[in-house]
Amino acid sequence: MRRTVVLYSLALAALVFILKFLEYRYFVRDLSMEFYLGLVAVMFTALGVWAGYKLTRKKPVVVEVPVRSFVLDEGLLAQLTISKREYEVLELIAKGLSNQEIANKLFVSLNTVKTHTSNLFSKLDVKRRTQAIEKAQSLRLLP
Amino acid sequence: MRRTVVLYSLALAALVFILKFLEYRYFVRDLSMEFYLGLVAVMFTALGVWAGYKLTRKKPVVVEVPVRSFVLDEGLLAQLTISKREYEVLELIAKGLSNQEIANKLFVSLNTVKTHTSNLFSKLDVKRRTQAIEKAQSLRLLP
DNA sequence: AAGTTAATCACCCGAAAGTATGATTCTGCG
DNA sequence: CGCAGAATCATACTTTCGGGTGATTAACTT
Repeated sequence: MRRTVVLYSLALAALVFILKFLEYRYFVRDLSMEFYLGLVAVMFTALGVWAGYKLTRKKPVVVEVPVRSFVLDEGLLAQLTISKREYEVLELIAKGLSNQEIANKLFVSLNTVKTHTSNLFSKLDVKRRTQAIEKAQSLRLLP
Repeated sequence: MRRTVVLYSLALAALVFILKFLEYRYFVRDLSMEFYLGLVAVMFTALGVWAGYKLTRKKPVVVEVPVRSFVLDEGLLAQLTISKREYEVLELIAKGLSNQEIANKLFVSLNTVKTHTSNLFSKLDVKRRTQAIEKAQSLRLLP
């Protein structure tokens, strides 16, 4: 960028120098206005193209694309009024944990987990944990 | 591209017109050479930038990427000695069906489905249907 | 201060899932 | 033909799930 500006300025200076040089060297003071204008127009157009190319050129961006891209739709979660805790339970269900194992992992009682799963199922409108997994995946709530 | 060239030409014509107009309208024939040159330089630089931008800009390429490509690894199925029927049951489990629903769909008894699921679980080395889903997906036996 | 939501836990009961064992029928293959 | 593997079904038993109801507490929102 800075380099581009410097080069551009140098080119400008060179142009002025060349013009002046031609003017005084050959005493061709009567070169028509149109000639100068045309010359300048052509040169600066070229310069503009070059500068614009340099300045607007975007560096190629390398994007890592995961095999299974997954972005949780939090809006949908809110729409379904699924709480954080319920979502945690959902994730563990999808990993294949039993209610007891979930209870152990979250340091709550089995009954609490059952309550969460029950509420979760009614919010997802399903009857079984396997249905919950399937539905959550299709709704992009789970990878 | 063609459009760009046309616009560029029009802009050029407009510039000449404006210059001539200024020249004759106000009789300011003595505007310095440097002023014209500067004006022209600035305008054509801008034009050059714009034209270069238009001409070198690449159109974004849209690539269709399948959301979830899935190819069943039949060799792995054979390795695990999972039979066709057992795989059918596995698919239905992953869809969220209960054993009874699977029995109805396959026109067999509930006990038969239970036998299949039991054998399936031991072959997948899991204890629950939710684990079976998770494991089958990670093994690419299921989408 | 009163109301709302989330999170927690309990108890009960029935349904579903899973385990173990054994048996019968069917089918493809050497 | 005979046998192995697959598919079928049964019975009995244990574990896990899921539904319903009710209650308490903490953290908010109004």
